Amino acid sequence: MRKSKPSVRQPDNAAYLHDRPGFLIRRAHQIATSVFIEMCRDDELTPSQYGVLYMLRHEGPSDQSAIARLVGLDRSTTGLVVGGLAKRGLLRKQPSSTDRRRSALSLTQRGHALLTRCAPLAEEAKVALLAALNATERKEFLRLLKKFTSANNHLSRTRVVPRTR
Amino acid sequence: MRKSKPSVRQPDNAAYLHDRPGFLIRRAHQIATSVFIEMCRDDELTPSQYGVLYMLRHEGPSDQSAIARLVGLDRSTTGLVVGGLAKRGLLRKQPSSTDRRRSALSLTQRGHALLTRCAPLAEEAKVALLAALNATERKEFLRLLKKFTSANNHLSRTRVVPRTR
DNA sequence: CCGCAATTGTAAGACATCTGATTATCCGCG
DNA sequence: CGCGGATAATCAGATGTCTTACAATTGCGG
Repeated sequence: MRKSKPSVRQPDNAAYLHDRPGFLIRRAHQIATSVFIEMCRDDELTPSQYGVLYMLRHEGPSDQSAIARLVGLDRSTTGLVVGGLAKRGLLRKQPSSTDRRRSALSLTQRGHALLTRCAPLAEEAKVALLAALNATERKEFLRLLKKFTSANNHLSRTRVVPRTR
Repeated sequence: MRKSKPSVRQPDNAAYLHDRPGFLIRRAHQIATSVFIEMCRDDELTPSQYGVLYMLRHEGPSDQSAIARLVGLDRSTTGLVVGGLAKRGLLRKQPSSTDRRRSALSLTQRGHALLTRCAPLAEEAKVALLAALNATERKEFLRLLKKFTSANNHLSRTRVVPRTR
């Protein structure tokens, strides 16, 4: 009899690539990003920028590292995003008085207003994305995504840290 | 009685952002990318590069646009990825003889070998990613991701087109 | 109190991604 | 046959993202 040990047999077809989790997640990411950017087109706000502003409002004045950990970005990326937002006058970036390594970030009036204006749009984006799934699937999809990201948090170079309390 | 119409009430807390599909998908993407790159560290292969090589093997010699549609990348990105792979000698890029607008892409020996070498690693990456979910969840997760990406394919600027047959 | 490790921010370099503009071709219709 | 619309590739420019390296600072243990 043939030594049929298929072990790690992978079929060589397009569908196979299209079924891989990595591929599907990349596609999902392209889609989610497109929808968000389209929704906030008038304010030219990207998901990362929204995340930073959102966390800044939630946390109150913070430094970049703290925000980075909450949003799940590394320090460099956060620096770029924050820089852009500061240049647009959506947040203030001042050297901290207590620790000169840190920058003290805080929302400006405009930043706060923009965030308020975009919250419903972000909500619409969410609804649009999930429209393809029924109520049960939506719930399960989010649950599994959450489980996936939580359980694999440590596999990402930049982890999300819920706030060093 | 109060006119309690919460309409689009959003709570202002970190957990809320962390529960948004867009955020979770971005995190999932960061994770999946990290794991893949880590797995293929020795060959310095990224997910996109793997996708291009994989589809090229599956489709046989093609032009960039065809590969782009299969992998779900726009033409510019594909051009960059293909350029890098060509520079590394993993694929050949020649002007097409029948249509001089096109580039004729084909795998080289080295490209083929590398693909074969990395297939099991990609498999390991997949297993590592899904290890956090049990068998039922894994299946459901992939099903929902697939449904999500298929149904929302048109919302992405660059769609995946299964092959113009 | 002092030096070294840890922390913060930034710069430089790289890839992934998209958009929009440009160039070269091809192809079908008149 | 020839022109105009479609298609292929590339370029320029932007953001997101990560890594590594570096400068300034802080803070702790001896």
